[in-house]
Amino acid sequence: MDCSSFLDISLNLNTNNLDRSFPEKLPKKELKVSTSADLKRKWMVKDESASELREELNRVNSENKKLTEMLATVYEKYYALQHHLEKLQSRRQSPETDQFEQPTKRRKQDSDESLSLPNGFSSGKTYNSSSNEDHHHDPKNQLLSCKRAVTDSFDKAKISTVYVSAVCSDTSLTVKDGYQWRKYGQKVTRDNPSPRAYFRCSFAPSCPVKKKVQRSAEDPSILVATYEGTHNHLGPNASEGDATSQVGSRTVTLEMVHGGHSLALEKNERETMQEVLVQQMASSLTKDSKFTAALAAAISGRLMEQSRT
DNA sequence: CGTATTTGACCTGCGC
DNA sequence: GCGCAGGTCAAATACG
Repeated sequence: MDCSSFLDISLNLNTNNLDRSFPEKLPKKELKVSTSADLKRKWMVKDESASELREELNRVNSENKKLTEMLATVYEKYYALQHHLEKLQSRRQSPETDQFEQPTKRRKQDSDESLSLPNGFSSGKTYNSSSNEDHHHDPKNQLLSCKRAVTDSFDKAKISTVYVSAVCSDTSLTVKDGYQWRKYGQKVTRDNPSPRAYFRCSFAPSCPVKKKVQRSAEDPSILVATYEGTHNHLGPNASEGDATSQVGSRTVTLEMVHGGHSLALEKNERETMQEVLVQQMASSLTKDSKFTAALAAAISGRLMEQSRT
């Protein structure tokens, strides 16, 4: 697998050069025309700015098209990687799967990790625990549960498992996913020597999402993050994380980290990822006063143009 | 000084 | 009822 490849999208929506076409910059005196020569000159100026706007619109359109293509490419690569991983997992699953089965009994609670969700989150089971629990807690089979999480996620989206390769020497149980988390506990579990860290979304209590992060017992270089619930606020915080939205600078960056290199294999975030991206872009555009002003200028310019013809 | 993290104590559910 | 294990709380501590 080509895990070292970075997936990096950068949108540079620079609207600075739109300022010149913003109507406020046009001298108001020109609206008071007394002679036909002045009138002609005025319309020439308007035509000029209209054509500039048209050019700008074309430019933005083509940029938009390029970005869409880039996004499609990124998704294509992402799904290819995911497909590849699943292949590897199914190979790994093969005969020795049974030997990893834990002889000890599993507590029923283990399988119902969603039961204690706060803030009115349903205590109902959000995923099929009976078939899932052994894989979920047996590190030897965590990768299998990862695959299972994909299939289960479509109807039980409350819980997802993310596998992130990390530097072994790095003892911090942090999985950068763009959201801000507040650690509220750490525990050593029975079947894994490395401690499990408990995090709540920093938007809590309004956001009920929690995550547990623990190194895989089988492969300490892999961090296993289990997410519970869904965020009820806009995506990744702009100030931190690998998926960032820097509204002020009109730059939206998404990065999927893979180990010292980068790859976060978010399984059931597939659908929400696109949504988050769109939200980020929309957010960064709508919060950009220059962009909205330029857009308004372009639209009003078009309207004026139409009213003339 | 405010905020985040750490960590031991406590709570809860389950199996025996 | 007791013990175990996972999850959470909250006081203490660290950090910027």
